[in-house]
Amino acid sequence: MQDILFDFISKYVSLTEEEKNTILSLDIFRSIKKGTTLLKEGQKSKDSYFVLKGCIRTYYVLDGEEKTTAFYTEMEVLTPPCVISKTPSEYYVSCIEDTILTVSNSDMEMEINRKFPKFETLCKILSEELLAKQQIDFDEFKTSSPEKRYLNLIQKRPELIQRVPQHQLASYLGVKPQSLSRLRARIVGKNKG
Amino acid sequence: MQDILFDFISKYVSLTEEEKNTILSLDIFRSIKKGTTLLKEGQKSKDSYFVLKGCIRTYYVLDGEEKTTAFYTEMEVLTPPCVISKTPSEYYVSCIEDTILTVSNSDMEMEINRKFPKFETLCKILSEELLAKQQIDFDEFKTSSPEKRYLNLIQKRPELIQRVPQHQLASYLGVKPQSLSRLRARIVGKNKG
DNA sequence: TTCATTTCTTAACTTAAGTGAACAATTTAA
DNA sequence: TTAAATTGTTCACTTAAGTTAAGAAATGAA
Repeated sequence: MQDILFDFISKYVSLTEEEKNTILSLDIFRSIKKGTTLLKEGQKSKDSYFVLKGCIRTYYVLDGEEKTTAFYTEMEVLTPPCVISKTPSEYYVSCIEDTILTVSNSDMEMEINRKFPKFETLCKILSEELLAKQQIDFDEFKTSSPEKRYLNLIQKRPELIQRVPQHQLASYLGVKPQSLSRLRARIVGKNKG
Repeated sequence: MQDILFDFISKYVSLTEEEKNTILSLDIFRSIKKGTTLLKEGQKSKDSYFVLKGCIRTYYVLDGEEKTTAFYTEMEVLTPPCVISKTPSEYYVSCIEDTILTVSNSDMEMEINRKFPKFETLCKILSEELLAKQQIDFDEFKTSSPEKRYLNLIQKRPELIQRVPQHQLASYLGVKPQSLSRLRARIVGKNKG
C-alpha cells in the first residue's frame, strides 16, 4: 500500500530510504468504510487526502439538497479550500466506497518541509499541476452543454459513471437527476436512429 | 510600479533589498497596448503574467467562435496550463485594455528559486491559494443557474461588468450573448415589478 | 467625417433543462 | 423477511437557453 504512495511521489522527486521512513513514521494510512464522512460543513480542518483505493466526493447542502461537485479516485489529491483559507468548511467530504487513503495535516507537512526541503518542491509542482488541470476542466465545463459534458466524461473518466450514483453524477455535470436521465436516453436514441 | 509587485510578494514572504534588486535586474515589467495578443493557440510558452494594471483575458476559438473563459485584472496571476504541461497552448491570451504586467518565464523562476529558496515557498503558497479559490469558483459555477452566476459576479467583481464587452462576459458565464442580454432584462424587470 | 465593423438588444421560434409527480427497482435497516 | 428509504426513470408542463435574423448603437479606421 505504501508503495503506491512512494511510486506517486517518485514521479516528481526522488526519495531516500530515510525520507520514506520519516513519512511512514507519521502513520498517515487509513482504511475508511463506505459512507463515512471525513469533513462536515462548518468544521475546521487541516487535513489533506490522497486516495490510494476507493472514491471520495465533495458536496454542498444548498436549500436542503446535496450538490456534488467533485469525485476523487485512485492517485488523486484533495486539499479542501478550508484548509488553505483556515475558515470553516463550506462543504462535506465523504467516502462513497470503502476507501484507503492517506490523511496528512498542514503541521505534518511543515515538519517534513523543514527536514526535507525537496518536499516543498513536490508540493509546489503538485499544486501547479492541479491548478493547470482544473483550469482546463473548468474551461471545458464553461464551453460545453450538459450533453457534451457527459460525453466528455465518458471519454475521460468512464469508470466514474459505473462507480457513482446517477443523482450525484448529475450535479457534478451541473444538471438535475431527471435531466441526466433524459439526456442519456437522448444519446442512446441518437446512436440507434 | 515595482512597489505594487513587492507589496504583493510581501504579503506572503519578506523581501531583502538584495532580493528586490535581483528581481528588478530581470527586467520583467512590460507595458502592453490594448488588443495585443500575448499567447496564441498552438504556441509553446514558458511565460507567466502578473497584472499590475489593466486586464487580460483567455479565450478559445471553437468552431470559429471565441469562447472567453477568464479575465485577469489587477493583482492577479496567470500561468497558462501549456506552461505547466509543456505542450502547445489550447487558447489565446490577449489584453483587453492597455495593460502593465510582469512577464516571467520558468527559467527565471528556477534561477531565483536557486538563489532564494524562500521563493519556492512563495510559489507554493500562491498556487495552493489559487487552486483553492478556483475550486470554489468552479463549485459555484456548477451549482448555479446562469442568472445566479451573473448576480454572483455583480457581487464579487462588479467592475468587470463595466470593463468587459458583454459578449465576452457571456461565454465567461457559460451562455450566449443573446441569453445574457435577455437574462439582464429579466433581472431589471424583476426589480421593477 | 464617413463608412464599415463590431457590439448589443429584441423578437419569434426551437430545443433542452427545471419542476412536480408517479412508479418501479434497488438498497438498507429493523 | 419485510417495510422503509433511496435511487433511477418517465411524463406532462413550465421556464429558460439556443438559434436565426434584423436592426440600432457604438466603435474604429480610412
